[in-house]
Amino acid sequence: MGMVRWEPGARERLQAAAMDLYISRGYEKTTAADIAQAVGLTERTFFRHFADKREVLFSGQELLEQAILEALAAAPQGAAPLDMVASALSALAAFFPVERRVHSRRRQTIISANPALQERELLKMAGLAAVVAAALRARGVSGSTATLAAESGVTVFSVAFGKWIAEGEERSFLDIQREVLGELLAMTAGAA
Amino acid sequence: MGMVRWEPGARERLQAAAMDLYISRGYEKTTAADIAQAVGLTERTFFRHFADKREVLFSGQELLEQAILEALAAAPQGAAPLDMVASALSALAAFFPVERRVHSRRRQTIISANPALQERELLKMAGLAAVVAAALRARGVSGSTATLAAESGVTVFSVAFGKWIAEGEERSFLDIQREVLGELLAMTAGAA
DNA sequence: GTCTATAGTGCGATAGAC
DNA sequence: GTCTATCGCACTATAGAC
Repeated sequence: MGMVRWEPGARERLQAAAMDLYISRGYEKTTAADIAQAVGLTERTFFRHFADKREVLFSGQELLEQAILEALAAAPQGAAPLDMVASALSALAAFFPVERRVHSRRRQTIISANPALQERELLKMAGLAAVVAAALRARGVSGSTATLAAESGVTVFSVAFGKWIAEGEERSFLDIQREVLGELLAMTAGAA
Repeated sequence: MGMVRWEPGARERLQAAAMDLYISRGYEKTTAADIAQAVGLTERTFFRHFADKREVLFSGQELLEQAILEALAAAPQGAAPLDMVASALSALAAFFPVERRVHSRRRQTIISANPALQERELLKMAGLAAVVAAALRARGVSGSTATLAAESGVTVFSVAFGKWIAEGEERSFLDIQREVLGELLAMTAGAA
């Protein structure tokens, strides 16, 4: 139990401190130096861990992409594009267990209040859609159909996420997502 | 014909100069001062016209929103959500006549090369989707179905836009958009 | 770790149009 | 006199370069 030069988990502590400050003071009124100072580090160190002030709220993307790719790889050969997307969506649900709902809600509150953060979130979602579309194309789905299926998947995910974090909502992410996918199918089936 | 204190159309001249510089030097290597100087203005004046360096590439959004709202208002009462969306999409096609294809292509080349610009574009698209969704809700479409229909509309628009500016493409924006909407319907109809 | 360029803001001054 | 477009200057924070 000697003096350690630096506590481990700097990245995680920075993320936690950022969320707290973004909530208490607001995102724009919080400087990178504020966040670093809150955990005993320097501004320079903050930017070593995160490319910019927004990125501190958006990590873990790689894990989602990996889960998506595994789910798509496991889908039966010759499955319909939207069925493959549905498999990927089910795989994502594992990342949103009940225990995470409070954290997700806090995080979304911050993002909803700041256009700059919304931009970053949209870019991340677009990145997920691109990954899905590329995987579908690799499985033989035609170019634009792959994009349409992938974007539809992201839309279903986003709408389901919004419902999942709604106040008073009790159902699991998976159940909600299934319902939303059903709504999408009903909606498209109802057009002339 | 005396010396005027300032030439009219500052905004438009700044937009044109920005596109030229973003292409010749790259977006990141172009400063706001560069753009302003190119049209005989100061950096401070640039920021009076545009909230930030990205925004100079994204104006005219209001016109699109207005056209969308008019199209949705004109749609027959009780129409299916996706049919109303299709009306809105048709109205948008008027903004993309053949003459504009070269300009659109140049602009998209710049955006595609810069994540910061992609973020802004995604935010603008999300704004369009929100407008559509709100209008659908006002016409009695249920909350999540309205969002799903609106987002699907934006996806169709984006995919169609990408095809329209593709090298060698000759068809009208409207024709391409109709085709993409058909692909979307076929894709969703093919799921289990 | 320090140094620096750039983005973006706030405020006061100027000068013509109405 | 008021309104609008512009300039000029000082300032902070971000982010990248050294």
